[in-house]
Amino acid sequence: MPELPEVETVRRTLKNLILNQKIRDISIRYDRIIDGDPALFIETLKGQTVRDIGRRGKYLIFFLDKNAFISHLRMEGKYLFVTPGQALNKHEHITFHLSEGMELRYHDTRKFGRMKLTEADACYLAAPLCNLGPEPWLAKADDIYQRIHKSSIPLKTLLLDQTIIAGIGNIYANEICFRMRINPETPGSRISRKRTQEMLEAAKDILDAAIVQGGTTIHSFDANGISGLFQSELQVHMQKACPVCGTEITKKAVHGRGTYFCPICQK
DNA sequence: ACGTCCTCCTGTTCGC
DNA sequence: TGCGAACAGGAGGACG
Repeated sequence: MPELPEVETVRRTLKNLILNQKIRDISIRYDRIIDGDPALFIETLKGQTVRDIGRRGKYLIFFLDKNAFISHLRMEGKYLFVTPGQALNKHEHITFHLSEGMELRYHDTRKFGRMKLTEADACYLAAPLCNLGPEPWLAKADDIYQRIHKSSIPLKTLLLDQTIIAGIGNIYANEICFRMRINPETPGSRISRKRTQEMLEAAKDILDAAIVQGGTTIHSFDANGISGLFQSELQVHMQKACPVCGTEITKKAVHGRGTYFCPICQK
């Protein structure tokens, strides 16, 4: 499930592959991926050239001449860069036919991903991007503290709230809580200003390290899509034993999300 | 305005 | 063994 580091890795890889290529045409085989009118999506983007690829939180932003489209991979979305001869997989819902003969295909097993057309120069002003909190590296501890210190919601759930900080998903929320040695169910109201600062530092550290891992392992796009090495760095998420004290990791649902923590180290 | 619950999907895992 | 049910999960919408 792509979170900020995976999306950043996809952004960098895709930029190397399709920058300055023109979209000759688009084929859409599953309409619901498109937020809005699929025919308008095709008509508007056809003939425009990819000028940049950006990222905001977990969203990719494809900047074209006049328009942009915002892409969220949700759980399983992947972009594949393939030759037209490559047999079409049943999960490849959208094909961008590019000027240099290659195809960019959007693959999404669960069909949860979404793409939305916008104006290039106003893409940040409308939903969904306008609702996002700051990137972790730009977040100010005081602002975050103001958002969480009166809340009864568990810290781990607050970390998943994209309007507070953008880009953190379930895996990294678990890892951040472990780094802080804090119980993920601790309500926001019990987080001090100092702890908020520590939380931000932990988030930036962990995300930075994950981006480095993703970047070193991605050499190409293939049927397996993007996968990084960050799995080997995980301390609690999907782990059996605590790497610090060896205690069995507790797994339980917090606000409906799979949550992993060490019952001894995380108080 | 805020918190909570439901929905969207399909591959995988689990239980009978 | 086989098959159906439960489960996973990010974001947005409905609802109270």
